Amino acid sequence: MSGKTKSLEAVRQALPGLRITNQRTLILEVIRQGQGHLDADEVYRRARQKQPRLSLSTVYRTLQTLKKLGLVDEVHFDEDHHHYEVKPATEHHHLVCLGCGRVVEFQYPLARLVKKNVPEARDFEIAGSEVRITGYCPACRQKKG
Amino acid sequence: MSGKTKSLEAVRQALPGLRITNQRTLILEVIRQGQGHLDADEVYRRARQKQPRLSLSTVYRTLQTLKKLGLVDEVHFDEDHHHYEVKPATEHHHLVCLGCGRVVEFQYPLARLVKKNVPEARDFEIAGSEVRITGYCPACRQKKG
DNA sequence: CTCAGTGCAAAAGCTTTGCATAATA
DNA sequence: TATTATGCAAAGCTTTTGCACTGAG
Repeated sequence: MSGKTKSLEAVRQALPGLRITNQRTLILEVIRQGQGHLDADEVYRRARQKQPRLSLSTVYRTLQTLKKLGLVDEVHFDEDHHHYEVKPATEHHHLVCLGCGRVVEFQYPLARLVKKNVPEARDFEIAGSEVRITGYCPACRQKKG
Repeated sequence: MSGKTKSLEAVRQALPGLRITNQRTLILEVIRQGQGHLDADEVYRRARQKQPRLSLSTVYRTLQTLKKLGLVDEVHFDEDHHHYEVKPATEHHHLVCLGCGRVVEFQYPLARLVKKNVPEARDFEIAGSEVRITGYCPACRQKKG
């Protein structure tokens, strides 16, 4: 076995009624390979190379399903698009340059810190976290003068 | 003078060419009163009560302008809508419950910490930051069992 | 007087939905 | 076989754009 459907199978055991289809398996696979920087349309395009009859609606519906299941995270790099990534084991966040749009990833154990230092979060069961810091990268700072 | 256009005026001094119009003043005012939880359409509806001829395009264009100027922040509570708030003096972030949707604000000096501890961010000029932590609040943890 | 900003209407995304068909369990 | 999931096409939103007009500087 390939292991690529492992997560889906695990989920199916917990949620009877959910079916493992070729489309779902493929979409999850594509997102995984996409390293977390694909939007819905990009997922669609890549997946269609393997399953030309796949429809965009299925991509959207699957994305919602996977989100609800907690298998996939939705991240916001820019203001207008959603991007998807398989839920990563280590927290990683994003630094977005307002000048050139470049996105730099960085790691930071935010959840732990917040849990420890923020009273409001103490009794929360943290499932995921996303940090988006905007600003100007060194190159764009120069251009701005 | 009312002070409500103070920020815009300050900006105009720095950026010749930018004009202070009634629409911009009003929109900024509405966002300020909205406490940071208004989406574009809501801004439009409220602003129109004072300026019925205001158009939605102007709201969108102004939102973009204000964002670029750094006067307004865009936040993402849920997956599908943008919300706007006047850039707060103190950083505040959001804890979102996946069970009931409740949003709790909390403060945390993230920018400073990241700047200090994350190499990738050292040479970035940080303009804004947003943290969205998802999980389950105490009440919903119980329901989940 | 000039040029940035506006309103209107139309276009362009992106995402969701209804319904008949196909496929999983 | 009983549902769940899919494909297709159409509808629904949100956001952007072109153009002639208005208004701030």
